Amino acid sequence: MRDWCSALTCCRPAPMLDLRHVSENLPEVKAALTRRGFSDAALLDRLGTLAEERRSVITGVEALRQERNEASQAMANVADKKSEEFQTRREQLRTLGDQIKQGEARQAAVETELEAILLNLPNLPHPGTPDGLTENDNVEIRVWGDKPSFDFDARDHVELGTGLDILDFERAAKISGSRFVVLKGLGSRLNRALMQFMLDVHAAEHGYEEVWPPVLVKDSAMLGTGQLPKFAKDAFRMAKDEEWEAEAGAQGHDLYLVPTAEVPITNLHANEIVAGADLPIAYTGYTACFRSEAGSYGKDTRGMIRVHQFDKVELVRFCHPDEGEAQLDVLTQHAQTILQKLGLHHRVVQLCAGDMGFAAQKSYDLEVWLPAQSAYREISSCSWFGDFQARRMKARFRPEDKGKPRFVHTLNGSGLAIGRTLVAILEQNQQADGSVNVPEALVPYMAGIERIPAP
RNA sequence: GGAGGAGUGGCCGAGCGGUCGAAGGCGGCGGAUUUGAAAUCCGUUGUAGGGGCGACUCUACCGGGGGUUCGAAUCCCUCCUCCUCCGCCA
Repeated sequence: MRDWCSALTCCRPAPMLDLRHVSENLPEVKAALTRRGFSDAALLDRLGTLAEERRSVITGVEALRQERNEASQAMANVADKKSEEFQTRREQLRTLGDQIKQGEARQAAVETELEAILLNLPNLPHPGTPDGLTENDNVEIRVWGDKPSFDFDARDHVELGTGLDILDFERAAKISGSRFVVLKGLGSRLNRALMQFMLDVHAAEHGYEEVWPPVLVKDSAMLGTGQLPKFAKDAFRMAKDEEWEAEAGAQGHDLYLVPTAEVPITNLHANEIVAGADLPIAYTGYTACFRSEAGSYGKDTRGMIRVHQFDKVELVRFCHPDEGEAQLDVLTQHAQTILQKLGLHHRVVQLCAGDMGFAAQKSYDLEVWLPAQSAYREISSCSWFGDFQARRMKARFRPEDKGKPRFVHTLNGSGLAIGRTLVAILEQNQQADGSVNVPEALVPYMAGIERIPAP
């Protein structure tokens, strides 16, 4: 609770799901949330009760305020402010003021509880999102390329990278602990080439505006995209030095290391009203990403598949509500283009309702083939959030035909996760002698180097 | 880190504790003029939450929060943000 309330006071976010929509369509909302495995019916009933109370409290308070306003007006027009009548009236109005304060306090309490509930409800799955609760229910949409075949036993990226002396897990552990990696030599170079390549393709060929955002963000930004309040444990937060703050009389914001560039880039338009004619807006940006991986103990402990710090190029789009679904296809294709240009075998799956992220209403994952694991692994997740994020961060547009501001729709996707792309290149392009071929598209970014040679 | 200054509607910018949702300008929209456009003139133009079938009406919002007061954009406290100068620093 305390984690995000300061954000509430500094950016005044609207609740995520529309209160009116939820409270007036409780059965439908319950059904939709059940589809993604959320089935706390009691919580939703509580929300309904609170919504009703909120309405009656507001009506009451506003009537009292109207009375006060009218009385104050009359007071202003009294010529003799010292008259006994004026003094008496003043006493009466003082009581009225106290009643208003009581009503306001009740309203605040009700709204605080409502907000807490709403902020913790996930987005409703889009009708186009298939049923299912786990990744086993995801739907394969299309497959690109063929599985590479080897006439030797395929090595995994750890063996390959260590052998080539381009990945160093032991020294990373010495410096930073488990789940970190040091890239060396051509490994570092390859990482840098991938970042450059991806940004170039998206900026020059796909029309995205390139941005380089901060990687430390306020809690209000994390709240806007949906990482907070529910998933605070997944992010790294800057330690606040209470002693120092007391001494300096300062009280800074909580700052979080971004788990994805989605957070700073999507929040670029928080609390803004953009011109409808400017939509769609598209940004691409690189950031390092930081994740605590709380709760994933024992999962992917080997190698750089799941690490605390990794690099990623992100795609973010803002669009008109009518275009959201089509924009998701566009964005997904943009991400897929990178894998195609790199010649990496992969597939596209649509996530079922239960496997989607908290804020998403429809998602596609790009899964790249890892021969050593003999499995497809997520390398990009492309999602359409409807107005879920926009509502939380108050990102709106003014329709071209005049009219009231409306919430934009937001989308994002990895374009791509650089670390996992590097893993896929090592594993899919490995040669019998342990060397690795550099994808043709990357050669210009590698100063002409076509192969990472075996030692 | 030290010393100052400032935060008002889409933007700029006025505003004696009551008649201020807030002058004026820009921008936007509608209209007049024009072959059309520019220019000019007239009008109009915030967001959100309640109530009413509805024309409509009420309430809140002048960076956030709190306080004083019958009454706060205006007074007090506090926090945040931005700017200027000095210092330090990649």
